[in-house]
Amino acid sequence: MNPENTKILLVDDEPDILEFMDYNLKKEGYQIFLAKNGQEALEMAQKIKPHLIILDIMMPVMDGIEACRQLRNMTEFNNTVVAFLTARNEDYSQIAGFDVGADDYISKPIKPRVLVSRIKALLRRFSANGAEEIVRIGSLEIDREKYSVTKDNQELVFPRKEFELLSLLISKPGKVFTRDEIMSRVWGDDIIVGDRTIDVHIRKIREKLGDDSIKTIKGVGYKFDT
Amino acid sequence: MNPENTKILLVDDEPDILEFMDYNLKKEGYQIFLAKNGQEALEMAQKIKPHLIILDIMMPVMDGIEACRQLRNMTEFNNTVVAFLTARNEDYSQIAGFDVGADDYISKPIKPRVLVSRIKALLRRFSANGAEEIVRIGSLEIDREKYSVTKDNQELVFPRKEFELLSLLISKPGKVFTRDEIMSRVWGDDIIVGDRTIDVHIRKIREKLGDDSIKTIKGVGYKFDT
DNA sequence: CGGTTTTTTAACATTATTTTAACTTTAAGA
DNA sequence: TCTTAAAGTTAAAATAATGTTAAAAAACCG
Repeated sequence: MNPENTKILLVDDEPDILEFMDYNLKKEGYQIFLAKNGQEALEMAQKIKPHLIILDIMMPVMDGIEACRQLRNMTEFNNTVVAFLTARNEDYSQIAGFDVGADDYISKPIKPRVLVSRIKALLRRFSANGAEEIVRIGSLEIDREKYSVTKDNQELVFPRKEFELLSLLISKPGKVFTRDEIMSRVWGDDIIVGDRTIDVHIRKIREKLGDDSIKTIKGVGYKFDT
Repeated sequence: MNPENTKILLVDDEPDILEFMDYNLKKEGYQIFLAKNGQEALEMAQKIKPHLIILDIMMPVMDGIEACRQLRNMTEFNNTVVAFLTARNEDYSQIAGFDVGADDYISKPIKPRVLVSRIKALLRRFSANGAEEIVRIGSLEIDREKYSVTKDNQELVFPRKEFELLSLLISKPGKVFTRDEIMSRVWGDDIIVGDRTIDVHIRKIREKLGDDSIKTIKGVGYKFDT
């Protein structure tokens, strides 16, 4: 993909480092967004849907590991690349032990040229494999990358939340997803919405699909099943 | 698994934090146990065999990391989930360095809702992988993940309580489950329902299965046997 | 900004599930 | 074989969970 269409979210609490990375990556043509802690990073990520997130590990408010975990829990960031930024003498292998789903580590300080080539390599590595994002079930076809759903060759329009919810259910056909699970994976752990929100979304999805492939298991949750 | 059957051991030397977590998790129906240092935690863990232990890192007498290490050395806690509780600004590289086999960590301060959903996610994550979700007995197949029961390739519908009851009996074919046991494991310890409730559910299950695989042991309980 | 779409809420309706209660039957031991 | 506690049966009542709607609130977009 072109740098021009590639969004990178940089997260660090030290303005100098942010500025350094910002400057060097913008020069390459990437779209750069900044956040100064994990909290901000999550909010911004929801908005801009970056392709790559570079997270400092130690930050106030919410550290990088925590932010990464939360990202990894949400379906919409399934194919976002996440890299940690670490001080050179930190012991990464141990940090990695926490296994929160980071794709790479970048140590600082780092020289501009090295930074840029690492970023390029990272994006290359993950755009190659992530390509197959299309799931087909019966006459239903959903493409996570294009955010599109097709039924009987007819394109259906699903806004974000509906799409995420449908996408989650379809990710494991037959499995019952509890309301808690759905909440946490579509809305995230921090967001509080009322009881009926999920139902309303389910209703809209059902309406568009025009069938009964989404089953209610009362007292448990919902599942996609044909 | 139901919250009612899930034991959580909370370990912290600050009474306020214990109380906070205790209150919020009890509200969800979990069985909560408390300890105020690593020493106590180990003793209590041996007694109650919790499913999840939340350990503060810094405590007098025995800190969380030491406690975790000892737990990990005992086979009986192989599938106990252990999470660390850390202050938000603590240095993870150090904590991580200890690599004593924690499954997760939770930063404080934490909001009640977030705490609860984190706990749920944790339990889900670790119960899903280990346990075989499909049980087959004769022509009967029950799938906890799909919440479905199939007999002779015919799908039968079991509402929640019936499903859980059947599922319990089938979890150990031949074993007699007393009414008390059934009550406590399907309904939970602090819910009081009348005497005939279990019978009615048993009746419905028998009706749907259409056989006599559920045997009554008068004065004792029920068992599933073919 | 101002219009448009998406998301959430809140009130209410509907339904499936769970429980109760009254009554009957069964089985085990005196 | 009686007695009695325990379990079975049934239908109706109670409850909880979900469905539905329209409208308010947010987010989005030029």
